[in-house]
Formats: sequence, structure tokens, C-alpha cells
Amino acid sequence: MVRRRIEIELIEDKPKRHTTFTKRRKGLEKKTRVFCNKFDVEAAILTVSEAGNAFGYGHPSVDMVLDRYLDRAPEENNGVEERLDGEVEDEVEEAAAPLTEVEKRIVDGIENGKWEVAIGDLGLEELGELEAEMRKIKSNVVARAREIAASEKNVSDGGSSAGNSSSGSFRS
Amino acid sequence: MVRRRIEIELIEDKPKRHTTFTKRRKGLEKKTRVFCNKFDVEAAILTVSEAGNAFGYGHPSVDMVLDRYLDRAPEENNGVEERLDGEVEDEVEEAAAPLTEVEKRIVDGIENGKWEVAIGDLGLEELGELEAEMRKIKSNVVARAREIAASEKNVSDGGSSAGNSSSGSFRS
DNA sequence: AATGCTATATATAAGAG
DNA sequence: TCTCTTATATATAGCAT
Repeated sequence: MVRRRIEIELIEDKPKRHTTFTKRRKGLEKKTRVFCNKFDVEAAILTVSEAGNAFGYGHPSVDMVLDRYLDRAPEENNGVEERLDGEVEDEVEEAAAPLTEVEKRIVDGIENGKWEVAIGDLGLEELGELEAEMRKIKSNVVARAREIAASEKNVSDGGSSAGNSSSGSFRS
Repeated sequence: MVRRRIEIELIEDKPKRHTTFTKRRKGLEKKTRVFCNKFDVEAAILTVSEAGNAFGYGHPSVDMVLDRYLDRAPEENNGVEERLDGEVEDEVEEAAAPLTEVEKRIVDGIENGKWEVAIGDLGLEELGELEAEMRKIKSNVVARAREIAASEKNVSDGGSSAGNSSSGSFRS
């Protein structure tokens, strides 16, 4: 009977924690389902347990919502909720955007099944090959990016001179 | 005061619907936050409104959870919740699997910032180039996949055709 | 581990400001 | 559009099965 107020704290006992975790996860998923039904919107709830198991509910499907989200989300949310409607359109600086257009199109292409073939059962060598290829492409793209960025800076760079060096900290 | 039982139906009035939508979305996000705090697990709630606006809350961040999920999720969820722990390992036909290991690794790489540089401001030509490259790689991988699949079929094909309809309707 | 029960905690629909 | 209130709907902690 909810004997005491539920602390917003970590439950100590392992087994109890797991039980409660499951209960609450289901509740969250149910709430998401009702939410979707009520408003006919796309939503997804993803959870990763301590053991690393991934659970998810989504309408019309987790992947669908994922696609939509990745397509619309220009910024990342670091634990804080955030609206993502308009465009961010900042100046063309050197810092990396969380999800650029190119990245989004790639993700979109992948997510939308343009690969058309199940390749999940490939050997690992193929996978490594693929990654190497992508890394190569990335290098090309990066080189081109710097080139373009450099020339753009020459004509449109406002006054705030210095500070940020153009090759410093990107994402991880 | 919740005059009547809340129908699990679509609300008619547009303005009211939006208000209620916002309220419930916040509630869902709060519940997710408490959920994360209580169990110290990773979770994310993503919603896309009718207008196409994307909202999201996640701990430690939406992207983090996304990465984890994509890394752990072998199958897609079509509106029905589903546990995602084991492997799916289906036959390698010509139809697309929702998200394969390779795809996931690609997505993961992209999401985790291994591209390290902002390339969103590139010209469109670069983008087309990149896509062409990826398509090429895909062809290679596909060819290899069929090769492997063919040889594997020779020795281990059981025969139960139907079961899960993994060759009918795919995504988009 | 999963399900049912029930007292209590939380969420929230409708108003009001 | 947001916040507050308040009556009511839902979720759920602890327990039993």
C-alpha cells in the first residue's frame, strides 16, 4: 500500500529493485501507449536496464519514431528536456553539430531500409571493411569541409576574432 | 476535475487537444525522469507532435540512450512492446531487415561523434558523393552477404517457411 | 518471476486567474 | 499560453499467491 512516500532514490535491495523496475517500466510503456492513442502522435519510450537489456515501446514503431526524431532533432538533450521545433542555424563555426544534415541523411537512408538487404549475418571482416571505407569517406568529407570553411571565413567572418581555434574540441 | 472517465480516444477540439497533449507529455517526461533516478538506468522518451515537432527527455541524454538502444536492439517494435536481449538471426533473403548489426554500428559511429567534425555545412555535391560511396559499399556488402548466405543455406536450411513474416511488408 | 489486492501516491481534466 | 486548484482517474509499493 505504498507504506511510505516513495523516495526519489535508488532502491537498495537488488531483487526488489528489479521487480519495481519492471512494474514501472510497464507503467511507463502503458502511459506512452495511451498517450499515443489519445493524441494520435508518434512517441517512443526506450529503457536500458542495468543488465544492459533494451526495452522499448513505440507507436507506430520504435524505429519510426526514431527516424522522425533523428530527422527533427538538431541538438542533443543532456538530461534536460528540450523543445526541438525550429532550426538552430548558427554561424558556421568549427565546432561539431551533434547531428548534421549529412549525418541525418545517412541515418535516414540506413533507417529507411535503402540498404534493402539483410546483412546482419555477415562475417566480422566485412564489417571492418565497411568501417574502413566509411572512415576513408569521412576523411575526404572532412578535408572538403575544412576547405570550404576556410574560404568562407575569408569573406564572411565577423569581428569576434580569436578565441576559439578552429581545430580544437569536437565531440569525443 | 476529470468530469468523466478519460476515453482512450482522440480529443476533438484542437486547442484543448494541444493543451492536454502538453500536459501529458510533461507528465510522461517527469515520470521518465523519476524512473531514471530511482533505478539509475538509461531511458528516453521521444514524442513527435502533430505539427512534427520533436520533444525528448533522456538520461543521461537522449543520444546516449539512443546509442545504447540501437546497439542492443536487433528487431523493430511495431507498436507492440518487446524485449530485446537475444539475437534474431533470420535467414538472409533479399528483403531488408529493420536494423542490422552493421547498420547499427554505422549509426552508432555516426551518433557517437566518430566523424568528429561538423560537416553539415557542406555543399550538396559532397552529400551526393557520400551517398554514392555508401551505395557502392552497400553493393559490395550485399554481394558478400549473398555469397555467404548461399553457402550457409546449403548445409543448414531447415525449411519452415512462414513463421514471422520477414519478407513481406517492410519499412517504407 | 508473474499476478492480484488495496491503500496510498501521482497524474491530470476542467476551471479560474 | 502558463499556473494554480481540486476532484477524480491512474499508477504503484508492499504484501499475498
